[in-house]
Amino acid sequence: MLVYNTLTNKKEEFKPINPPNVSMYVCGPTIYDYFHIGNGRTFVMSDIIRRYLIFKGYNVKFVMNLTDVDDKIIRKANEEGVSTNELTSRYEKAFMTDIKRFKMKPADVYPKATEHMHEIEDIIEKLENKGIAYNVDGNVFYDVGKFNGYGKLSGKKTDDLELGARVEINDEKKNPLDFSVWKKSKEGEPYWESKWGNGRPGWHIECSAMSMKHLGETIDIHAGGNDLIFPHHENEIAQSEAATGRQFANYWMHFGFLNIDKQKMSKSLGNFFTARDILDQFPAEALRLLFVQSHYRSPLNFSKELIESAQKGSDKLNNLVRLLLKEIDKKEGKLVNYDFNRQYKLFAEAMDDDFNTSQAAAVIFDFTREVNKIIVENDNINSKFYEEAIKFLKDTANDVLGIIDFVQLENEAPNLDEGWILDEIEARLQAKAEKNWKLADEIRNSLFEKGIILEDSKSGTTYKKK
RNA sequence: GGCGACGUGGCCAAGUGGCUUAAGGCGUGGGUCUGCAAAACCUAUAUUCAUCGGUUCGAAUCCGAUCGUCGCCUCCA
Repeated sequence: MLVYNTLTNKKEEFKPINPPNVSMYVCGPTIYDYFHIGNGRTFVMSDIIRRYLIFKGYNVKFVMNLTDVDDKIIRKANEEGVSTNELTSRYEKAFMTDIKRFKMKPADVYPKATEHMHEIEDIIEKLENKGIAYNVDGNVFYDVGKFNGYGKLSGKKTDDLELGARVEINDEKKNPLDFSVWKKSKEGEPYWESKWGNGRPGWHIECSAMSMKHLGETIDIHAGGNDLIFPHHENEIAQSEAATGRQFANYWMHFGFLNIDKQKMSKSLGNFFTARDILDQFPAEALRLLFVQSHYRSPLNFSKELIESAQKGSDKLNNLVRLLLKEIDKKEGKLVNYDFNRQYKLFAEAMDDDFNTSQAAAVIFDFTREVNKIIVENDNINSKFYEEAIKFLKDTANDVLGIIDFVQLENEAPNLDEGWILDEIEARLQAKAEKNWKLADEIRNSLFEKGIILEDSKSGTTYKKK
């Protein structure tokens, strides 16, 4: 299996430290607002990577942190006149709700910065003892000049960075590139007591601390959005590796942005849709298919039209599953020759190549066409075929990609009295037998208005929810 | 100013030296089935991969130039 590693800018053979275990850390949200659909893409794609590793037989420990101390949180809490705790617990709940709606598998741990103050202090102390961090009147900074590998992830040279006009001016820093690991608290800000005085951790240090605490000093995969490469992940590496003397993460994976009109979707630009807003309008499977159909590292231009087109694709998949579930009870029938193993192989080949989900989706769609064709062309098929087809779709499209939800399809039933619908269908069949097309169409239309779609087929009339 | 990514059909998008004179999804035209529809299937939709040069027996795929788009260098998934 090949994985693209930002550290080397190459696809590399994936070799976990301690197989079959895999440790994976994904930078999660700052819980001060609803997350937007661009964040959603990162979360969903990291979910798919995790699920594929599980599919491959790995035992994955998946950690996603929640940042619950930071300037934005403090600012927003002040604006609303609530405590930071109140604010973060509100958006933590919202986050949990939204990722569940996105059909994400829950992480093994959702660590929070505020719950890891001791671990954070320990790292800062180590850095200070090694002379890499320095304390200026209660503000502790990381001395970038003391770490040789600085810039190895982002490919930036410290000299070039200094030339850039955009580094923060701060007289307390020895070097403008130095960053805070501990911030002294100002009046009215939440604080934690420490040997440097009352303050709070810098942003980057929390991820170092939580990754090490829950997964170890060196982990297999560390992932996040493209914009975290610099400075966030660069700084995490600097802190962690300076503190432990060991490699922090073996594989760094970064997700491409979701764009709006070719521009990065971001809170600061204001060109975003919240995930929950989009999830109110479209099923999670359609959104996941949209993400799956492009590569995780490429930018993806987002528009309603694109989700609608993904939803059509998703409908096609769902139609096949409904058909399979309906037919599966027909035990007798002829055996059909179909090479399911080949499909698994094609699927795995695609995913093994740096999670080529677009190719994997193509495998699923090819499969869908072939199975539909077999069902159309053969009258009486042994249920073994249906079972295997269902198993394949469950293993791949449902369990790995999450673009089909079998549980939902198995349990779906119109929220109406089923017997009544069957009576209507019977009445329509009667009308059809009498060639009373007007009545037959009226019945179909009236059911349609109630959200029931009728479909005639060789084996009779079936219905589904709109 | 420094660094990096990208430009493939009407739209989205995979492919990154010969298997591919380019997957898959959506759309569109034609057809099968049907009373009609829906669903499904069949079929047609790029001699061409931003442009121009070069390397090679062979390039969408490698190299160079040009044009264009975007990102990072500040909080950001």
